[in-house]
Amino acid sequence: MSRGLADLFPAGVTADPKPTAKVADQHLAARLAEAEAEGRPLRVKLGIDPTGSDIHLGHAILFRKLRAFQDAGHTAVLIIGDFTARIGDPTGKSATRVQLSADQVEANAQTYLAQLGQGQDPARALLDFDTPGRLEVRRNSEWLAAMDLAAVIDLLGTSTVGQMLAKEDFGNRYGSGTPISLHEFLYPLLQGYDSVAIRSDLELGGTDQKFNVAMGRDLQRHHGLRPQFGMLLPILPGLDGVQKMSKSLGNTVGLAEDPLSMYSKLEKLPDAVVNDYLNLLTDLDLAALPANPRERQKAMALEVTRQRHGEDAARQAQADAARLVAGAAGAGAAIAEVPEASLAAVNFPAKAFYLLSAVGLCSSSDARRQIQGGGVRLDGEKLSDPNQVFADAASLDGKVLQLGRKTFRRLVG
RNA sequence: GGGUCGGUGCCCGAGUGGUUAAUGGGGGCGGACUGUAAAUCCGCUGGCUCUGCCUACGUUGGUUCAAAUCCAACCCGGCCCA
Repeated sequence: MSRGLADLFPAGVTADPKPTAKVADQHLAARLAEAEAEGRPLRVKLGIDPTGSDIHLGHAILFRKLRAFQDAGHTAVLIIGDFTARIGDPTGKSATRVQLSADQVEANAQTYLAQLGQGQDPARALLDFDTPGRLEVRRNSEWLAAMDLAAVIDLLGTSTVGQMLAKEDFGNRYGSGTPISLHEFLYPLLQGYDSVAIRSDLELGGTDQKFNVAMGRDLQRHHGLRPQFGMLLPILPGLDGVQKMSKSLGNTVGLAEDPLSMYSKLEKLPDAVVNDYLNLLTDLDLAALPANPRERQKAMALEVTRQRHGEDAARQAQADAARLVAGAAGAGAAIAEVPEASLAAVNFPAKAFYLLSAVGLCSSSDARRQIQGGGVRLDGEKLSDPNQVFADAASLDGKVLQLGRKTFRRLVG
């Protein structure tokens, strides 16, 4: 056992997006009151590793909470883990993380900021980028890159192997004989050191961040600082309804996705987790929603899409989604929002299976199989022969090519 | 450093010289059904404008008419010993 971790954290932490509402923990309440009395905002830390280029709804839970703190007058300290990204938060799944170049990391960071709403309509932005004093964006290479060996050794000296193995992931992997690299032990320490560097009062994270957040407390104490609070938020289940939403599992809805694909994905979310989405991602009153699961699902999909894209686009997406399904049944697909695919790169005459691959829907081999399996339609009509020949682009211009039930491309000549 | 076991397709895991693009399970995709879901049933699941060709069983080289399967070196990992 590490050090009574349970009591380090506010017991009453919930998914409630309003920080003042459910923060039952007296200590945190006290800290909030104290900050209020001193007229000093709390420094609320949230770290992200710029390893990919998409922020998804799973992250949105944390950002919504962070935004709530901003709106309450506190300072959000967003840490871009450009240095820690090179180690990778040990998850047991990813063996060795690819080393990212400085350029890649910076490009990813910029994409993240854009997806969080930097320079965009403040009404739809996830974070408040505009109000002075509400947001600090920091890169942890600022303090980690220059750390010398003596400092690293000091850092390592604050923990024991036993403490590290107390972390569930490390423990499991050690127990099952899965390799653990020594440098992986450094990750929690570095993340924790971020809290020292920015003097955070509070760190937000998913429940899977408990160990790392606790490490921040230990290190702050070690450096004579007042330890931060940890606010651990629930993990959003992915589109499969079982595993957590994660890019590597391919069960995500990205914040940058267009309204139609966002709505379509959400609309067919497994019933079992619809309420989780409503709770964690919206402010809707569950009791006021229709009991019918199908209706709740639609309401959820509409609301989440609305948050990102606005009322009109969300309604349009809902209508289009309905029409697309109808289209699949046979009526011609007459939807404007279908992504377009240029026929410019296609060499005619083109066989059907080649067309699918040339347009980027799937590999040519897969296309052949899909057609044989009855999964490909052109303007609602099922294609049956992979070798069917299309003479020229003009004969396809404007038609909608459909793979399965949810993938559409409007061909443009 | 020594000993030993092991590295197979998205994942797990069979296969120890020849109908092997490689059994099986998971996952994924497609079809039927349905609520656009779940459950169930069926099909598919390396690439290529494909009646054929190419690339695949840690890496490199070797033996052989023929290798994921044999040999060698190397790389990487587990366990035990130091």
